[in-house]
This record gives sequence, C-alpha cells and structure tokens, in this order.
Amino acid sequence: MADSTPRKSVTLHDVARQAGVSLITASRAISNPSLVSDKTIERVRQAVEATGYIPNLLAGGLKSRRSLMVAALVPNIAVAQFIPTVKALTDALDAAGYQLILGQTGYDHAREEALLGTMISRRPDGIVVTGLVHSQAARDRLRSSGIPVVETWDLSDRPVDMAVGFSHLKVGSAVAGYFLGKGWRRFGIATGDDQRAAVRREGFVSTLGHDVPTVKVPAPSSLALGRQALRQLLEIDPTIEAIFCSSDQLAQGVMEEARARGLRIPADLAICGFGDADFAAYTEPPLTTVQVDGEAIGKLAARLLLDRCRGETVKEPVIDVGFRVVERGTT
Amino acid sequence: MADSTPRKSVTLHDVARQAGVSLITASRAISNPSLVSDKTIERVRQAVEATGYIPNLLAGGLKSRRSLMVAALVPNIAVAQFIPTVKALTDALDAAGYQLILGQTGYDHAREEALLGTMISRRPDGIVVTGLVHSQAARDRLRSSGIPVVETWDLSDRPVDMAVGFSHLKVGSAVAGYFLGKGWRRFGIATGDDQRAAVRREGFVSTLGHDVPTVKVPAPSSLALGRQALRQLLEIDPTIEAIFCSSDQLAQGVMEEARARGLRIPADLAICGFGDADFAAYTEPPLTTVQVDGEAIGKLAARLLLDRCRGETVKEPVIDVGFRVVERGTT
DNA sequence: CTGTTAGCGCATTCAC
DNA sequence: GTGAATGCGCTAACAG
Repeated sequence: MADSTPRKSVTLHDVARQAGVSLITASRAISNPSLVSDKTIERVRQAVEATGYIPNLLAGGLKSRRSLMVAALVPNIAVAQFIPTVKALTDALDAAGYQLILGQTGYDHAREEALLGTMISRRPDGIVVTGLVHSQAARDRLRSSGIPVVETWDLSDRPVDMAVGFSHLKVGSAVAGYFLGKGWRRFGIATGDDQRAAVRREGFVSTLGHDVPTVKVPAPSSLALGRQALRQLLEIDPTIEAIFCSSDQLAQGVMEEARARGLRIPADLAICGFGDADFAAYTEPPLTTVQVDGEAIGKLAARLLLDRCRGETVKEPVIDVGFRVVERGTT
Repeated sequence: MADSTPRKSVTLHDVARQAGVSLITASRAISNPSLVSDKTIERVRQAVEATGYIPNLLAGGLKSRRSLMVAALVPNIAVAQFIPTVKALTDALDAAGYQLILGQTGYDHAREEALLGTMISRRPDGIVVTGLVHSQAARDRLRSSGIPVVETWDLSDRPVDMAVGFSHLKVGSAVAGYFLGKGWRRFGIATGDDQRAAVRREGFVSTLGHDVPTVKVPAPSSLALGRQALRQLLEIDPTIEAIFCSSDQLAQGVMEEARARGLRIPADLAICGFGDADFAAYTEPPLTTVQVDGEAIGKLAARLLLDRCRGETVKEPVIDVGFRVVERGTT
C-alpha cells in the first residue's frame, strides 16, 4: 500500500497480460465495450484496477488521429468579457471528453500567429479563437491544417472555417441611435485599445455623422481605468452628456468617478457599457449596457466543433448571436 | 497557391526527403541545431518552408516522454480570484514552451478526482491544482503517476508534492483581530460556500471566541449575491457593525446594498473583502480587503514545475506567500 | 466476439 | 557531423 507504481508506468500491455487477453481486446474493453463480451470486460476491469492502469491518450491519439483536445485562443484571460465563453466552452467540451488548451495572444498579431503554430503542432481536434484571425499567413496555415476552426465574438463574410459572433459595427450604431433617441447631443467614448472596440466606436461615430471625444485605455480595461477615462474626457469636454464605454468594467469606473465628483447619473451624465457583466444589473443605478450572450457563443462554438469531430457537415457555419441594448438606470 | 496540403499531413519524413538528409538529421536541425552543420540546417529550413511542415508534438512526446503541457485545475474559471494565477501561470509556462490544459472541478471532490484521472491520461509534465487535493484516492494516484504537482492557494503539512499558498485560518484571525482593534463588537459574515472560505470563517470565529451571523452564497460569488447577503444579514441582526466578506465581489455588493439603504460606510457599516481585486482600491469609498498575491502564486507554481521538469530538486517545496490586511475607506 | 499485423510520427540509443 | 535501426503506447484494419 506504500507506492504501487513508482517508476515504470503500467501500460495496456500489462493490463492485457494480467487479464489473459490480447492487447487489442483490452483496448476495446476500455474504449469500445460494446464489441467485447461482458465476461471479458469484467476481467479487464479488474486488471485495470489491480495494476492501477491509466491510459495514455497521447499514444492513442497518435494512431487514431484524435487528440480529444481543443485549443482556445483568447487575447487575455484577464478580460472578463470572454470568461463566460471560455467557461461554457470548457464545460461543453468536457462533457464530450475533450479538454481545452489555453493560449493568450495579447492582442498581438505576430504572437497570435506563433501561438497558432504551436497549437497546430499539438494536433487539437478543433481550434477556437476570439475575434477573427488577422494574419493571412495564419489563415492559410489553419486552412491547410485541416483542423476545424471557429472564430468567435465577431463575424466575417469569409471566415477561416466557421464563426459565432455578432457585428460590432451594428453595436456602435445601435448605441448611437439609442443616445440620439434620448435627446442627447454631446458624447464621449471611453474605450479599450482592441480592434473590435475600435469597430464599435466606428459604428457609433458613423451613425452620429461626426467624430467624438475619445479616451483610449490599454487592455484589460478596469474600474480604475474607467475613473481615469472620465477625468480625461471631462478635461476635453466638460459638457459631455452621455458616454459609451467599451466594457462594463470601464463603465463602472466612470460611474464611480462621476459619483465622486457629485455628478448625478443619468441627469448630469448618462452611461452605457458593453457586455452586460454579472454586476451590471446590480449597480446603483443599474447599468445600461449592450448585452451579448458570451455563454451562448461558447456553447455554439463547442457544438460546431463537436459536430465536425463526429464527421457531420455543419449546415450553418456562420452564426450571428446578435446583441441587445439593455436600458437600465444609467440612461 | 490554392491549398498546399489538403489531406495527407506532411511529416518530418517529407522534410528529410526534400532536404536530402535522413530523418534524424532533419529532426536535429529543428530541435537541436547545435548538433548539425549550418549548411544542413539551412537546407532543412528551406524544406520545412517548402513543405509547410508543422511538427507533431504528440508523436515527439510519446518517445521523449515530455508533453510540454501542464494541467491546471481550478474550481471554476468564473471565480475572479484565480484569474491572475491562471494568467501568470499561462504566461510563465508559455515562455518556456509549455501550454496549459484547463479543467474545472466545480468545487466537487468526485469531479476533481475524475478530472485528475483524465489529466493524468494526457501525461502532462506538471499539474497545478487550486486548493489542496481532497480525496485520498486522487492523492495516491497523483503520487504514483510521478507527475510533479503543485497545490496552490492553500498550505498543508503534507502536500501531495509541492505547494504555494497561505493560511486561510490566519486570514480569518487577522481580520477578526483587526475588527476588534477598531472597537467593533457586532459582526456578520457573507461567504461563498467553498472550503477555504469556510476555514477563513473558522479563523475569524475562533479569534472572536463566539459564533457570528453568517450568510452563505453559492460560487461564483458576485455583486448581486453580495446585495442579497446584506439583506439577509440585516434581517438576522439589524445592529451589525462590520462584515467580513469572502470575496471583493461580495463586498462590492454589500457596499451597493448599504448605499441603496442609505447606510454610511464605514460609520454605519464597516466592510472588509478578500482578494484585493483590481477594482478594490477604486470603489467609493475604497475597499478594505485582504491582499493575496495571486499572480505570485502562479509565477511560483510555474517556477517549481519548470525546475522539476529540468530535473532539478526543489529545495523549498512549500512556499507561504502570506497575505496582508489592506486598510482602506470601508473600515 | 477475439486476435494478428502493422504502423501513427518522432526521438533515443548506438554506430559510423 | 550524420545515419540506421528500434520502439514510445496504443488503435485501425483486416482476419479468424
């Protein structure tokens, strides 16, 4: 009972010998029991128990060409935005026996390209990226690898393979339209420095028809950066009536700073966030924001990938999950 | 230029043939260039380029017994607490060529045990778990697997292998001592339902010498649950002077609810969080909390693991990173 | 239902 | 400096 298997790891060979069956029968008893008699299954089960056998998925995957792994690339896991997606993805894949390999691109295209190479070299059965794959070289390599790919949190006419997301341009337009409908005319933008946030800004400005004072903060955005952003925006234009923030964390910071300055929300300053974070409905006042179903994105990405792994052809390889401006107390 | 390698993936064999060298020379040119002449390296490099070769780490790892993967088990990635650790771990490992496989135990011991089995079957070069491994069966399997293990965010006299964390009992004691020193005598606890939070509560209560009204919320804790917790606590005892929360998210919710009720912080109600989240210093008033360096935990865990992978013996297998009560405006 | 044969793609011996 | 053989641990094809 001290230590059963100190060095030499026990292999399927040992199990087969112990059970008095051939290697392949032991293999089948474990991974495809319907092909084996109950008596044999039981003998193998006992042998597994006795030897403390733990299968080597790497070896199996080499032959079967299924690694049961999915690579997920996020810009930065500290970006709260993507966590529900990663969580839903992890859960859905786990239920099907797949595990997630995590990679961070740091919003850097060169790094993304290098990381994709590393991931491909691990032969995952699928790859999920947040955002669209930027470099053409990376797109080509992904395609020629033959690995199913899902691009998420954005949409494209010509995805590498599959996509689950929504239009950031439309988000910006929708918020601008909403602000205009409320009668406000003087705006500000507090935004992270990533590309999708830039597209939302573009949609906002284009619907407005003119540019808008903007403060850009580095990712990951946070409450602290939101406070700082409002200070800077009010320096640029103290008469701003409404601010569009690229995340709810930034918006929360803008709220705190406004409160610290004695500004009433929304009478003196209206605020709209983005993402509908878990806390957004519970701030004082509750935060108006753009709801995006990050969890659904993760679930759908998993479904697309798993369908592909089962050899099915996906009929709808590009899914628009949409978004919704959720009006609450800050506007 | 259409598609270079549609089905049959290119192997090192193809590269070697193209370069006019043997398989092993090609292998060395790529992974151990110091053993090969510059001319050969260049020929191989060109062949790699021409064929679009991407190495298969699974195959290499099978022989070399190094998967270049580390498994990380967290209760739930949606728990903000652990994100800096996972991020630091991912970054540090990535710099050394290792990738992280993510798993979620859901604070469930049976699930943790099953997941550890799955992870071991992937033959990672190291395993990081948040918290101590609970089931004895899992501890035994981990030990006999021979895989380096780091338990984090807690300490133990007899870790499975290595540990990086701090004493939750001492955290609870320290906060109780701090509260008592401020002259408060009527307390409440808002806590997540995980085991480490329970130990912090135990430390708090034991230093106090008597039990305390407690509201327990399910993980992951959030601002919304914090608001709810304060409502319940005030029902139990409307005269509570100070509340110890098991996370800063909960504390933020308590603050919001207090504000909504017109309670002044800290005059009417003092609040202490746990974790020192990124927003804690920027709330109104800034949140008193217990600072724990989650990033350092991740970095240290990576260092221990990498040292082991290099075959070095770790002289200090249990590291106490400590903690600090950070006094801010809510107390 | 069970077994035999032949690799998966690469890296570790050992030779030269 | 380079190469030939050998097998990591397992499973896809066939056969019986």
